[in-house]
Amino acid sequence: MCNVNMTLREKIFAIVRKIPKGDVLTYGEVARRAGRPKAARAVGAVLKTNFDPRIPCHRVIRSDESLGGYNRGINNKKSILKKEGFVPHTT
DNA sequence: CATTTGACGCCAA
DNA sequence: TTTGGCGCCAAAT
Repeated sequence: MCNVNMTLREKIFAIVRKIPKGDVLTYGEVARRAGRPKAARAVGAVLKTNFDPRIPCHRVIRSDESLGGYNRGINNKKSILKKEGFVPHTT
């Protein structure tokens, strides 16, 4: 695979872009798939700079099930996830 | 080029 | 269980 010359940022975009509808990943999970399990913060930093609607960055949440943040409006992220069918911790 | 900031995650108290 | 602090990484200043 050509991932060897891919920078973490591109890997993150590739991974987040593959997240199927209705499913969500945590920042730590994305970082882990990118090859940097401790780069959870970096994932947020990269997603924050991403303004491409082709990247469903709204499907990336915190490990605590918290939504985290969203460069298009946290409220919008919440609505989208709800629409996608994501359910935060079903007691 | 050096320092600070922040869409995080995990451990200790 | 909740709060505080440390470590890690990329982007912004």
